Amino acid sequence: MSNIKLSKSEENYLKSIFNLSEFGNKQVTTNSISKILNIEPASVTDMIKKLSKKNLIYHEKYKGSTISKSGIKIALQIIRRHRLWEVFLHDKLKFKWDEIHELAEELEHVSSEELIDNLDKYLKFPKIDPHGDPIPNKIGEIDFIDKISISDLGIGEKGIVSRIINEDEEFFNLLKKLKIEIGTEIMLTDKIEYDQSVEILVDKKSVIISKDISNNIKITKI
Amino acid sequence: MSNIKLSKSEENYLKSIFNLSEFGNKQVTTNSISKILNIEPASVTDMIKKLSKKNLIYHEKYKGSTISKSGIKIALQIIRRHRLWEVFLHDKLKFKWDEIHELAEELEHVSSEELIDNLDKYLKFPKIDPHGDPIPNKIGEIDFIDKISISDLGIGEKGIVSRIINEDEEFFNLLKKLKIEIGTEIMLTDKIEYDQSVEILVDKKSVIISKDISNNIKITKI
DNA sequence: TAAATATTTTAGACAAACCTAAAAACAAAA
DNA sequence: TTTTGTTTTTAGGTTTGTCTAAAATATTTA
Repeated sequence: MSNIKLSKSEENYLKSIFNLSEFGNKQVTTNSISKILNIEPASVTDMIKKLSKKNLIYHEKYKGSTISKSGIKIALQIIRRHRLWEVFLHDKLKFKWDEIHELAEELEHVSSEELIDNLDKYLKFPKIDPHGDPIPNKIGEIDFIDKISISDLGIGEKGIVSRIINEDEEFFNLLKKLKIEIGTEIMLTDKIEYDQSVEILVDKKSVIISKDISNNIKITKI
Repeated sequence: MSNIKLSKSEENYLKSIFNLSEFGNKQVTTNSISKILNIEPASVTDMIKKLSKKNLIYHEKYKGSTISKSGIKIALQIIRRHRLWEVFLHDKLKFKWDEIHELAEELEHVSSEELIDNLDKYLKFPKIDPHGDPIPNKIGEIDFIDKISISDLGIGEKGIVSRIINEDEEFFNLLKKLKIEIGTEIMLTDKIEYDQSVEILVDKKSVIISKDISNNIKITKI
């Protein structure tokens, strides 16, 4: 196995390229990487050359970049580390849902396979992180779960909240107020045609939420 | 309070200078820093200039460096992070005694006061790390405990093992065999004049250990 | 105390990861 | 299809933290 130790920067680029590529299926533009990482396009070009030389991505001048097999593999390991640290920060250190991302962003670069495996074991091999995102296992496999939006339910159908897309603090506070979190059971009771709001039953209470809110809450149908 | 964010390198230098200075009481030579960090003296001089400009150390050309009050404060925070991570790695992730140092060396640079305070709380505010070294509290205070060597005991006197100096694996294995670890009660039963070996009682068994071994095991008299 | 040796600093270079400004390639619109 | 605008790359520069070689200073020893 290629066990090249990457720098923190290289890891961040690779993770971003992977995230933008939709599991390696899409070409990624230099500009999009630049925007995500807040780094000038010229600098991104430099790094693209570097990652290309290491065969972690393929690059066609002026066209875009595609992440390679080995690139995906490494990206998944970085994501694994990130999400396991998030579980630790949330479940053990009692950090709030919206505070863990930034810290995990740092911790994910402490790369020791043994450290991550022991952490995984200690956390009892969690399958999802506190945001509901799946955690790749040691060999990079991910449990894909069919995730739909609340509004995809039919009237009378039920689901379990499995992922929150929007990570802003205000959205977090709204969910707190609504008593919605990962694992909460929800039933759709009505759809309002006018603006596509939906009426849902949570914690025995009925509330109407806007289309935008419901789109940011992913569920697993039950 | 001066809340300058230091780089990983700056932190490592500061920590080394503090460790060499015996709690700020000794001037530290450029060469000694160079040896500890495995960095050429010329590079050390560069960093010394940088840390001096930030008033974390005082430097007299060709003479040596002294760590400042604010330098000590920061160094103690770095040491605090290091030792808390060591407790976590040892107690929670079940890493062995001799594996934790290297990992903590990385983790200590993830600097978030809240992270460390929450970790501290989670670990129930430990006073010592797995090597028996005291952990500075939030404001940098250290519990100084009188530590003496086994051979400083009189015949018939008892002590609790509180620190292991030598961190080599062989030494670690020896201690395992002798059933000696942090917290073990020991009684000195005889002193052998010939080579200054000592006879001790551990775990109801009597053993004779060499002067060198006994010097590497610090205890608290009881 | 003068010569030899060791330590420390200066000078100049280099790699990594950024930057700005300008040139080149591509895409869109007139 | 030419012009205009956008994206990407190239060229050259900066900072951080390192290096080597040589000069300056301090220390040891004969």
